[in-house]
Amino acid sequence: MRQAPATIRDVAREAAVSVASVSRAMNGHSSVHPDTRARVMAAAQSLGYVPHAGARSLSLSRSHAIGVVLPDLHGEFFSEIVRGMDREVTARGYHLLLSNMHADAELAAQAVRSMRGRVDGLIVMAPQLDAAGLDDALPRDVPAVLVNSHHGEGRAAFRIDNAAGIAASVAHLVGAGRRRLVHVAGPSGNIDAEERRQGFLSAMARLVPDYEPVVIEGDFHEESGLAAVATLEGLPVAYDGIVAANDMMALGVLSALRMQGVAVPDAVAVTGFDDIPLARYLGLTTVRAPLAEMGARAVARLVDALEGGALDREARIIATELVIRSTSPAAGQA
Amino acid sequence: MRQAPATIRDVAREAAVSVASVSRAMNGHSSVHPDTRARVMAAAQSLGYVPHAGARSLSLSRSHAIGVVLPDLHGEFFSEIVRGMDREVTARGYHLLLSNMHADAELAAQAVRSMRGRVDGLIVMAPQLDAAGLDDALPRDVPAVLVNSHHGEGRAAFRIDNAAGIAASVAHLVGAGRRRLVHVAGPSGNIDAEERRQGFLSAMARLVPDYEPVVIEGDFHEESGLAAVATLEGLPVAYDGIVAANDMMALGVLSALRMQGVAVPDAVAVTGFDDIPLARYLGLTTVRAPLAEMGARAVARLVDALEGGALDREARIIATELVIRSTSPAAGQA
DNA sequence: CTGTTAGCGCCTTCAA
DNA sequence: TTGAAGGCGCTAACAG
Repeated sequence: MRQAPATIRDVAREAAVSVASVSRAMNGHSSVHPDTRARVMAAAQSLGYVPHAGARSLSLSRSHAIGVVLPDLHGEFFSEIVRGMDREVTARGYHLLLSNMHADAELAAQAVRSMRGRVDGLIVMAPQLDAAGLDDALPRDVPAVLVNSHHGEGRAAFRIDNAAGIAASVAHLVGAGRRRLVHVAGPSGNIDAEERRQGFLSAMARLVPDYEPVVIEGDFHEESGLAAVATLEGLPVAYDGIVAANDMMALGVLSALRMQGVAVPDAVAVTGFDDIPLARYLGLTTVRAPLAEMGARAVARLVDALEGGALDREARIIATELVIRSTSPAAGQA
Repeated sequence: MRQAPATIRDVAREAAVSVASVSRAMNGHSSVHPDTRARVMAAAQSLGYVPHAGARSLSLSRSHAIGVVLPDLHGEFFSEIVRGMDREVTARGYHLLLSNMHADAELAAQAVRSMRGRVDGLIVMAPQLDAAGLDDALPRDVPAVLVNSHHGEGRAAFRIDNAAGIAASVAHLVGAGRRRLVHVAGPSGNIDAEERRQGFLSAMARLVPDYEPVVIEGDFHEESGLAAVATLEGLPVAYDGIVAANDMMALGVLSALRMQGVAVPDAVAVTGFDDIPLARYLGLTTVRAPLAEMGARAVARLVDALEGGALDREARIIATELVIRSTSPAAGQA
């Protein structure tokens, strides 16, 4: 049988003082007589007293926890962001409360609601929810920062500069003489996928205006990279470069190309996005985003707002970096 | 200015009933008149009322949250386990509260304490803490299940069958005619590392009794795999197989071997442990453990105990699977 | 079926 | 400096 944990009252009795004094002593208030404090600490020690965080939050209206809503921990992408958040949150003395949220807007809203009264603030990653759905899923009374999500105006947010990242890839390939580029896109509805697609299209329009670029649909998974190459086979298009919307699909593309005996990068260059660990190993040219840092910054901004004052409602753009490796020509890079 | 969220009292007033009725209605108790329930629901709806989970837990002495204490989200290993936990916890209607814990025993205890009153149970992953330190870091009044940790008797636990996994690797290599095997070990103090080291030693003692196997110290990171090969160069030992304590080090070993022009697996076979995504891509022979499943099972066991009754205090062993790929001879496998 | 009343464990005025 | 008392928001007896 587990014995009931000591409460502040037990400590008060043991130290022969009031609960108020125990509270003050435990929380390091100044107006406590040294002797009293000592007695309290001794009593707490001997009883193995640990303050009840739940009761404390209720009383203070502060939980020192921040909720994280995300689609799925699968893959490097989100776990890397969460890692950064975790680091920062630990440094700040807060906790992270995780909550999965599937694509459905109603389920998302429910996930958010289930956190009311548990957290002081929210970090939401909902790449597949539209701005409207997001907006009425978010509670009005809890500060929230959006990460990699569709967001209307007036919301604190962080986002990767997808367009610039893809544009850098395109510029790199075009600079190396490639012009007939095709894009393997991510799932429609996903904000990153859409920005990357748009980024590709406008970069092409700018850099290779006389060419009509091809876009093949994918879903961010490796198989769709393989499938994309198969699809291309059936099309009457020649191409000398493939810009995939993420690394996993780029890997699929590479496998397919290798199986067909296509030389990379001589015949066809390939680029990805994310710079997952595999990319480095396989020498994939890709776009890197400082994911962990973005997570840390999101937490920092939220906690600052929680402790300081207001949360400025604006979107912060996270710059990316083109990492040129062996799946693209080592030409005179930008 | 954010307006204060509605409380149960606001709903009661709006619906012209008592708070008790609101509580009963919201929680689906049977003894509530349909009309009353309808009025309550309508009022809650119009006020946008969402129950305050914190207050609820205090009153029920149940938070429906489980705390997860782990070293670091870095790498596939833990994030994969957490992914499994997250899946299960969502299905069960619980939440996951994350907490980092560094190697230091005192900090670990502190991390655990900070969760008191926030969670109903604990899942602790502390591969680098010894049984004693672990034992007095864990609170007496909260059920806990240990995952991949040193554990004394009488503790609910899950652990990967490290010894059997390594033994399978050794048997595989020996079966292919390799006898002069060296082990690149993980950091001492780490439970997985130690079990793998011991597993290697005893498998060798059993299968190649007339040979004195070499063990090189490593730290689970890739660089130490590279360093291990360098160390071997300086030693007067011939070897035809390297059994690394994890995949990252095995990758380091592979790089070093490649740089030296050593043929793999013809001259030297290499095996790892964990089966991270990279392993598949690089064709590394390795030992796979169902990490996500282990995480899910840990949650399931804990929640069952929380809802049902007692937590049986015993260690569950998770079986591993040898995955033979191209860094080891495709001999007549076991 | 419904309202009243105590808490859950802690913090914080308000007096002394 | 200290103690008494009220309240954070909700649930669970206990009466009606």
